[in-house]
Amino acid sequence: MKLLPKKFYQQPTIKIARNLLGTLLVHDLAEGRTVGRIVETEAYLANDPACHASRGETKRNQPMFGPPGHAYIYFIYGMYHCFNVVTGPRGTGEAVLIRALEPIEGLEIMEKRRKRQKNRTHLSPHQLCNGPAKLVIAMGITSAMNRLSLLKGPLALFSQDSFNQETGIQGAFSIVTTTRIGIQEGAPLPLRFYLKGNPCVSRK
DNA sequence: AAACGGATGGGCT
DNA sequence: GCCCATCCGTTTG
Repeated sequence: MKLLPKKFYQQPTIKIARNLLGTLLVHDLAEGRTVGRIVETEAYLANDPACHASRGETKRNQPMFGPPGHAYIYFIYGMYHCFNVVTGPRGTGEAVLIRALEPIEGLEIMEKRRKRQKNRTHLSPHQLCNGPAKLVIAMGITSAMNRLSLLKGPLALFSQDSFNQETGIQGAFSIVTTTRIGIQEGAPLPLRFYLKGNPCVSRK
């Protein structure tokens, strides 16, 4: 596992959105370590009306105009947060929304965080992080981590050792491109990316 | 299987 | 006052 270098975040936003697929999001808290493999992303570009930053800098979207490789976490629908990786040179206002993870480590912690008081039903692994707000809850991400750098802990991104020690096979995958989910404004652009056939993707 | 509505509160015109 | 990069339980076909 190697930390994604600063250089990684200097690529164009769409490339970052694609290249983030298969990388590992790691979060270390007192409760323990949780790790998820990114399986679904969406790119938000400066010139697109669907992008929070498209109408200029405000108090909320300010992190999007900050340095790339940092977190942009916003509050949505009165109860949830979504997690983005800031991209583009400082001042651009672009980001990549992380929409789904494949749980790798700390599944018990994730399930504990995700279970509601009333919800007695067991959550299978692929249901823990198959949505932008779900993964934020499962990973223990809060608004306190807004603006923080992802190039150092406790919340950071790593490249995966795609080499499987058991089989010797590379963890190859193909990427599906679709329009983004849940947005109203702007043209239906092909800016959503996910790992083909992965059960942890939020929606086909 | 799909459609629907309630939860719940900050952001922005 | 309406919108919202969501989720979940319930209802409907």
